[in-house]
Amino acid sequence: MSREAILERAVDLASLEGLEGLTIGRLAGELEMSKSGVFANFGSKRELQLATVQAAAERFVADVIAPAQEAQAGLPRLRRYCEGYLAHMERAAFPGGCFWAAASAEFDDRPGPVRDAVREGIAAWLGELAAQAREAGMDDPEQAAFELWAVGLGANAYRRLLGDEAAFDRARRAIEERLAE
Amino acid sequence: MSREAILERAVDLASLEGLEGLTIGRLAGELEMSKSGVFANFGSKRELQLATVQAAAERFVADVIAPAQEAQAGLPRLRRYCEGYLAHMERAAFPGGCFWAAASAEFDDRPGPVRDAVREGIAAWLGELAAQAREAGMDDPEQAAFELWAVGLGANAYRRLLGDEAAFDRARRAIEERLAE
DNA sequence: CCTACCGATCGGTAGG
DNA sequence: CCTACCGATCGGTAGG
Repeated sequence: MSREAILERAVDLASLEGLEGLTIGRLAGELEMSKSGVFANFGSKRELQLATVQAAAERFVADVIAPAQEAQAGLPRLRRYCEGYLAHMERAAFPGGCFWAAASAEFDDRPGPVRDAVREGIAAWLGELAAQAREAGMDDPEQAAFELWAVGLGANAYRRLLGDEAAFDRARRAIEERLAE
Repeated sequence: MSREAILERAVDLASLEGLEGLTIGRLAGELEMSKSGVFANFGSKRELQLATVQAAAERFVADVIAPAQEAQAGLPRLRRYCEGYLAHMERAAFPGGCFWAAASAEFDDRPGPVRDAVREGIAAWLGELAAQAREAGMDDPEQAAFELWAVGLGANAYRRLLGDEAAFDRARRAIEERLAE
């Protein structure tokens, strides 16, 4: 079993159970491996968590960021980012809902390398949104990035907790109005 | 040690460690009680979790909802709700950040009574926001409630994960623009 | 409210 | 990659 294949399952499991609930024993059970077989690939639970965050970032880049590079920098790419971001969550790219929403809520008060890795992933995404907002000539790109990101976070929580698929329509409407300004 | 005093600590601990990370042993340690002494007050971990959600709801009502009843129904009360909501998170009414943001991310994919209780608390808050938006004459009160709530959720995450206190200024600016429409 | 205990599971190690 | 094990902690119980 390759490290890559293990991490595929680790990301899915972490989106469901959290990065702390991602236990080596449970992951081993799902992969039909021994605990120590999984353990040996990482050396510690912390390294498993860090590798899982990295794998989730790669999935997000492949799914959302890379395809949007076809669009022109500025407003067109910003729209593609928002569409990709919502579509990514809507089709449940992670079975437990957005990995990043779950990971940031879980680790925002646990200082250490895992928290730092989660923060860097989210900061990179906010930075991408702000860069395109700046390119589009918006007067406060960081403000726009914050608002667009918050709407996505809200849609994920609204759908997952309330079971209301209208969450994404609401998010699209909010984003449309924000970008039409 | 009264049940109420135990629940005070339970809410704080849950905001830091999550409702699953709120273990009976750890809570007992902080209260300098025996595990079974804490346990006997609730009968099961699930009952402790449910009582903790209830206590968090009471804290939110006392802190945010009740004071806003002084304001006139409609836009004035809606503004007070938003101000109270942000101030509640900004001064860290829960030491681990907004209890509800953490609890919804943790339980959104764990069916059962705890999830139901979290959902009901959040649905009640969204309903309050929508009711005032309707009273204020807004044309899609649920949409407004969704957007205002999402901005608060975003501000909590932005501040806690990125350590940026500007999160709340950004949230206030976004809410101001939304309500000025 | 307490001590003392149960089986299960945790992260991690020894040795192969 | 495996079996077998470690001490710690989990939710929960017995008995007082």
